[in-house]
Amino acid sequence: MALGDAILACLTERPMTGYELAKTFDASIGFFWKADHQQIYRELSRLRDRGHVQGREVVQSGKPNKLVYTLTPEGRAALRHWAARPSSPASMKDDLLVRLYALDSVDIEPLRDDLMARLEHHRDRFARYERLLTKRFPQGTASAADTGKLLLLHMGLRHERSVAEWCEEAIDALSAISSRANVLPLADGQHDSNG
Amino acid sequence: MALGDAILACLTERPMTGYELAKTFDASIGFFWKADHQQIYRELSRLRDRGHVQGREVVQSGKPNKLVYTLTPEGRAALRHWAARPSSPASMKDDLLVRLYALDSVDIEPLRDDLMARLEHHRDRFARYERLLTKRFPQGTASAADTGKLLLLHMGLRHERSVAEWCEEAIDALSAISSRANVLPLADGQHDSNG
DNA sequence: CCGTTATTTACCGTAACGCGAAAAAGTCAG
DNA sequence: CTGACTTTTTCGCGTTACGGTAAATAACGG
Repeated sequence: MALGDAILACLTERPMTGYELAKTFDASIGFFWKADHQQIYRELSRLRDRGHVQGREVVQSGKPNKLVYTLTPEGRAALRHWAARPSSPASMKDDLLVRLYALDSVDIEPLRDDLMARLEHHRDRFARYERLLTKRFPQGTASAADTGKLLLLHMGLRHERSVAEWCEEAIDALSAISSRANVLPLADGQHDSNG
Repeated sequence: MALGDAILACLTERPMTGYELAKTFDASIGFFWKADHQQIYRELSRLRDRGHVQGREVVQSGKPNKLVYTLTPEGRAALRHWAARPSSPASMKDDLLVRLYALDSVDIEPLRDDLMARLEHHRDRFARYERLLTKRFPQGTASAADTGKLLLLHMGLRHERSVAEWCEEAIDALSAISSRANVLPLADGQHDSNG
């Protein structure tokens, strides 16, 4: 159960409703941990059953009542305890890499499109992180409490830049294959095989 | 179902038994996709049910008979079809990042230990990839069929180097926090004890 | 006889993911 | 007023994945 702990981590900032948590998992912490609202609500009720969070109903007029979840002392302790265990590096599990692994058995055109979409995605992310950095850490430094968030941003920046650069390299390499394939007489016709 | 496709991707190289696949998932493709032997055998029988792979029993003396799985034309087509679909970038889902997110609510000592273990891990990986590179691609170039594998190695090298550097930075930052905490009279002192 | 390597399979549990849907009460555009 | 969208929570079904424990078979090495 790591999603539960990610939720606890979010709730260390401030009490939140499931709805707000879902939005947080779409933005800050969601940059490295995806979860939709269903997962979050389900996990929240499990956490409540365990006594790690406590829900207070807040009556609202004009909107449905909301359940504001607060970290309990038990939840806080559970988070600390979980965080003290050694972690194991997660594997990437990226479809794209599997496709590259079997490059000679798949079509390169859609793969190149995919890589170009990735490139854009990682560039966007990079720009977003840069904006976040100058906004939240204009001096480039952080208090002790915010050091973790700064480190996460640095990690994100490194990662996005590195992957974006790699995407460019990969696109070039695939383009080279395509042009090679168009030039070399490989197919059944000896020449003049216009595809 | 992406594990299934990863298996199909492995089988494009050559027919293999579940046992060999498990070893492959411990080495080359396993660098970015973990799967133990149980998952693989289960997935293999599912793939066989779908007609994507075909198992031939090879009688052995001295060892249990083995089932050599071969990609069927349907399996090959399924792989191509799957590889032509656009992929979505996978999220990292790393416990360590969650812990950094909640840095002010967890103990830093075990986190630092964790980071140091990571640093070592990523350095090992980097060295391993370098060895693989010079062994499999001494010229630094690859044929069209091997371009994907070369790209994967480059990706791995970039990634490991980048993460290792980041680990160093993170360790330094955490050490700075520790020393700050040891110097400033926060604990038993009366001021600024926001708990 | 025990442990190891090679090889496959079984059962059980649960975490995670995803789809599709719905309720209930407001706001805002057409 | 209708229809669409926001806010907020919940339910139910199914699949994929992951994890542990373990067993059966058969050789070889000590």
